[in-house]
Amino acid sequence: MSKKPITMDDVARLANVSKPTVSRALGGHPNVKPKTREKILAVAREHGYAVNRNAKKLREKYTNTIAVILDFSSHRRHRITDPFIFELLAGVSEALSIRKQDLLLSPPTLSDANSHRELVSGRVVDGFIFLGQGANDAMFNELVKKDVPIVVWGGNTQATKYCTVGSDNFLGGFLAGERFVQHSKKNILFVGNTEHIELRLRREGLEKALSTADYPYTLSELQGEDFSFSAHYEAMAQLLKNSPAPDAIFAYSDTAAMAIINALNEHGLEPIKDYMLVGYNDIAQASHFSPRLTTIRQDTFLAGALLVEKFMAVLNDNSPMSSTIPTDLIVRNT
Amino acid sequence: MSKKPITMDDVARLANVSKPTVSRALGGHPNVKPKTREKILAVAREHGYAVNRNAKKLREKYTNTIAVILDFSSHRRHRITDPFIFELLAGVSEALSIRKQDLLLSPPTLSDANSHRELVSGRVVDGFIFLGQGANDAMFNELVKKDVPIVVWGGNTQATKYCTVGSDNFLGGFLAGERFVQHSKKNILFVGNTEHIELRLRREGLEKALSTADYPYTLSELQGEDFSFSAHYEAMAQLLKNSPAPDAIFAYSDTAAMAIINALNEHGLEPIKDYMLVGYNDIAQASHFSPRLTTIRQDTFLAGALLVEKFMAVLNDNSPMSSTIPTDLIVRNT
DNA sequence: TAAAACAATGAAATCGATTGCAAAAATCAC
DNA sequence: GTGATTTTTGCAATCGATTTCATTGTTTTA
Repeated sequence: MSKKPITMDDVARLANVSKPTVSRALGGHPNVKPKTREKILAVAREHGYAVNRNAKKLREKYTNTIAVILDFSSHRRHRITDPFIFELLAGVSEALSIRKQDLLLSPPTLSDANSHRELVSGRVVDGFIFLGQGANDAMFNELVKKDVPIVVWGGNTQATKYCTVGSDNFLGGFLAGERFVQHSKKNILFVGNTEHIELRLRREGLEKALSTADYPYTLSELQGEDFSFSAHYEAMAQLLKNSPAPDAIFAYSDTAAMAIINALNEHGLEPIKDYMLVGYNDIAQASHFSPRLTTIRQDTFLAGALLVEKFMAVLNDNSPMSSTIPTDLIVRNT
Repeated sequence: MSKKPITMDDVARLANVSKPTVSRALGGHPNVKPKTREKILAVAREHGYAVNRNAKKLREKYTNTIAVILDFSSHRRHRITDPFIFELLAGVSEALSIRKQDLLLSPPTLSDANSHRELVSGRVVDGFIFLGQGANDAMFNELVKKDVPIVVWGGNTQATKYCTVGSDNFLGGFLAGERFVQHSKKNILFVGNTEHIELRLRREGLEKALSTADYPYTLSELQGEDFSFSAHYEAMAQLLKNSPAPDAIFAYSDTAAMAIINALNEHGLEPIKDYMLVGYNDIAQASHFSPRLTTIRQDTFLAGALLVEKFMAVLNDNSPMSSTIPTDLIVRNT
């Protein structure tokens, strides 16, 4: 650490060639005599030479680094509770490493478009992958207007100006609703904040399916104060005190579903027998909770791959279409 | 994105000063006339100027970027299942952002010391924070020998040559054992791989506490094939088939604990009545599982802060002592 | 008011790579 | 063996900042 690392000039001297030749040899340029290349590689390896990436990035157009932003803002002052976002992160990380791109995990920069743009004009990163759309629609549109390359995990509508990758939210909602109708559920509860595009779409899908029912039903809505377990637990407990218990629940995440089940549980209600519940995401914990959660699955590795693929397309100025990943209902014990 | 961003030279010209003056004004150097500084800042802001960080890093000694390595290697080909590691990541992320350090989330580089060192000599990062010690003790020692700044989340012994931050594993084990003895548990099961330093220490603590019992007891050990839910579920189910059920269990993580409880559950055993269980980490889910888990708490935000603090000390060549964070038993319904 | 002291600014070198262009070396054709 | 091609190689410019040192401008002091 203390002593200065060896430079390309040093390698050139040691291999009796010039700096540009070393650069070409290491960069895999075709016009280098095989024998020369070998000698250079040998010297480089022997002395543990590594290209100074800052010098390289200064000269080149791309930084090959992509900032990934978790939607911490929804979790401020709370412990991060939803493992789904991290499964997604793992998927993106994997996909980026395959493409030899570095992943800068960005702090929650207070949804400020300018500070994001500075990372790009400061050549820190080539652009952003946002894992979570939250209520930042306006900021995303602003970033696009400023020519900042972004891709967002979330839902999209006609009004969406940026590229998104997400589950087929409408279908997800529809599948849940279909299940409820099949079992003649009448008192349906939608858990989630429909200001989020994704959740609005899910609710629309849910409504579409419910509308096929040939019997009367009610549909109500519940939101937690924030995204924490306890907020949902309490909101549900409160609801059970004041209103008749729903016989079908569609929760926007498995994590929320768990909190809600706890509340139902303490209220003496049993899954299937008293209520039916569909969660969302199929996180690893979903099939190991008791009861095992019925939920909508999203393949996070595929999601990661797709997010990265779209991002690269954005970077190369082909405006890629937004797209969705397969979205399936996984029936378990709720 | 397409058009070239404005440079410091441009700002200098626009503000009618020279480049060095701009550099000093932006860098907060004292020897700049307030009026000049203001004008420069105004021009910079107006044109959305951002310092090219690669040029800056090329010139300066530090990159102000730290690589954080998740112990993906234990999860290869499996979905990431333990939220604890991510709570830890959130803690580190928070601490780094406070110090204005960038976080490079590194891909699982196959426990190869050289590839890690290249990131440092290539001036990509200043060093590493490893979240998870796994069986990489040898590699960590090698990195230290190569003067690569590292800090590791994990346990340490006399033989440990690198700086660690972790829970007080011996104490954690001791607290669990103490509880078991208080309730006169006789057939104790330790779940975890004692090749990991942390888990070895926990087991030692457990043994120490058990040795105070004034009655005979047995202590056995169980490991899953890997870190997944199902591996632990199956290992436990298998054990229950072949041996008498333990009346006390100490699991190395809450996640493993949940899988094990599921197996016990399906075997008709009930917590407290039939067995006592202590998990580890107190992840957000622990208090919302049913039954609510008794576990050993670790404060991940504090952990993050400490990891970063130690890292900075390592970077500045003061060899900081390894240290532990407060470690408490949280009693719930197991 | 001139000399000394200090504050503010600028010229030029530097960090360590990549790349366009020109020169040198190697290969080919006859 | 000579001239025409084609490969390889090297020179020098460039990317965009920071920093040392010298210089100019401004105060202070006697």
